[in-house]
Amino acid sequence: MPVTVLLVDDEPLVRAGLRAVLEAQPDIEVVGEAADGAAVIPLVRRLRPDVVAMDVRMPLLDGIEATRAVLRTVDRPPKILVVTTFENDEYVYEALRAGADGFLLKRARPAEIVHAVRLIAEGESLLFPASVRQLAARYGEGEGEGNLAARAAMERARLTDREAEVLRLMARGLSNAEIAERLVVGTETVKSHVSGVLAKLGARDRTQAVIAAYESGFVAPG
Amino acid sequence: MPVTVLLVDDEPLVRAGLRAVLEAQPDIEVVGEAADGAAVIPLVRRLRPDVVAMDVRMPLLDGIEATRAVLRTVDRPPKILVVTTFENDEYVYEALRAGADGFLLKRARPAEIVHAVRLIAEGESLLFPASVRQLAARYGEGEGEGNLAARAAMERARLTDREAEVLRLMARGLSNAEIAERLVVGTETVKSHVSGVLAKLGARDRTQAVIAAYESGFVAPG
DNA sequence: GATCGTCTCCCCCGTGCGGGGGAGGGCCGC
DNA sequence: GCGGCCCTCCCCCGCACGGGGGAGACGATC
Repeated sequence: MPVTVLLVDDEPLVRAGLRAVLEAQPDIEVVGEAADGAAVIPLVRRLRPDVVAMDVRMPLLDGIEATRAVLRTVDRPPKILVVTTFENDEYVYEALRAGADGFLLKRARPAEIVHAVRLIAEGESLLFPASVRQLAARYGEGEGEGNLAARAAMERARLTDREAEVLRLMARGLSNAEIAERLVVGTETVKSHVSGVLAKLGARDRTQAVIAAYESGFVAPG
Repeated sequence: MPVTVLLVDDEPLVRAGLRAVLEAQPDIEVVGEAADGAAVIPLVRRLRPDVVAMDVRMPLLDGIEATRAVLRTVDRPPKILVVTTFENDEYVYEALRAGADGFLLKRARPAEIVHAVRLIAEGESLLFPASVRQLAARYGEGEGEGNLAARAAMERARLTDREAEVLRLMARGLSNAEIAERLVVGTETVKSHVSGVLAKLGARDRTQAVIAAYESGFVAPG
C-alpha cells in the first residue's frame, strides 16, 4: 500500500516539482493537488491522503490555519508536512504549534523530500531538527530556524521519563554500555530507549539527537 | 618502557591511593612523590618522569604555579596531569592555561585514572572534556566545570582550518559521507580529519566531539 | 476483563565509525 | 635543501551502533 500524498501550494511550479519527485517513487502516490488552504478540507475528506504537503504562505487560507482546520474538523487526520521557503520563521513555528507533523524546505534535494514524506507517513515520528540544520548548513546561513524547529520538535515529541533520562546521558557523551551501567539495566534496554529517542526526534543517530537536545534547550551548555 | 609518574599532592592518603591504582598497572611506574609544588622542579630534573600528577591546592606552591615553573625551567618537560577535587573551577582553568596537559577528578574510578595517565603520556592529546562531563554526570551535579574544561580544551587544542570546518559540519549532524560530499573530498579524507579532531579534543567519538563543540562555545545553539 | 503505554530484554544483521597503520604532494620556514 | 605541517587518499580491522523484528511484565485506564 503506497503512501498517498496531497499537495497544497499556490504555485503550480512547486506542485509540479513535488509531484515529479514523489511520483518517481514506487511507494509514493500523489492523489491530489490544491492551490490554497481553503480547498484542503473537502479534498482531505474525499481523498483521505496519508500526508498533506502544505505550503505556509497561501493567498486565501495559509498553511497554519489550514493545518488547524484539518486537525480540528477531520477525524483520523493525515500527517501534515509543512513546506516552506524558509523565509519567515514565525510562520513555520506557528504551523508546527498548530499541529503540523513535519517540516521541509523547498530547497531540499529530491532524496530528502522523499525521505521526509516517508518518515512522516510512517509513524509518530514528528520532526527532524538535525536534518533541518543540515539543510540550513548545506544551503548556507539561516541560523535560528533550526533552533525553532528543534524546540518545536522537543515540545511535541513527548519523550517518556526513561527516554528523557537516556537522552540526557547521551548528551553527556556516554555510550550505550555506560548508560546501561549507570541505569542498572541491560544494554538491549538502552538501545531500545535510544531507538525511541531517535524516532521521536527524527534523528538519524545519537549525534543528531544530542544536537537536537542542545538546540532545543533540553540540555544547556555550561 | 613503562610510563613513569611523579605524584604531587599534600595529602599522603591521596598519594597512596594514586600509587596503589597506578602501580597495579604493569606499564605504569610511580617513580616519586612530593608533598608540595615547591619540591617538584628538582624531582622532575632528577627523575625525569613522563607524567606529573599534580594537585591544584597545595600549601606552599600550588599546582598552577608549580606547572608554570616546571614548564618554564625544565627542558623537555613532563606531561602535567592536573588532579583536583573539583571544588574550584578557576584553579582548574588557570592550571590548564598555565600549560597543564590534562585534567582529572580525584573521584574518578581507578580505570579512568589509569586511562587518563596513559592518554596524557602517549601523545599530544590534550584534554578530554567529554570524559570530564561523564565524570560530572556519574558523580552527580557539578555543572559548569565541564564547560570550563571544555573551553580550555578548545583553546589549547589548535584545530587546523580543515579540522575546524569538519567539526562544524559534525556539529550539524552530518555523516562522514555527507561531509565528504559537501567539502568535495573523499570519505577517507574526512575520516582522517575526524580522527584528528577526536584526538585533539580527547573525544572518544563524534558525539563527544560535538558535545565539546557546544560546551566550549565553538558552536552555539540557535 | 481488555487495552494501552511503558519498561524491560532478546534475536539477527548490515554498516558507519574509529583505530592504526602508511603515503604522496604542497607550502612554509629554517 | 631539508624538515615540518597540512591536506589528501589508501589499506585492514573490530566493534558499537542502529534497524527491524518480537516478547513478557506491570500499571493505568476504560
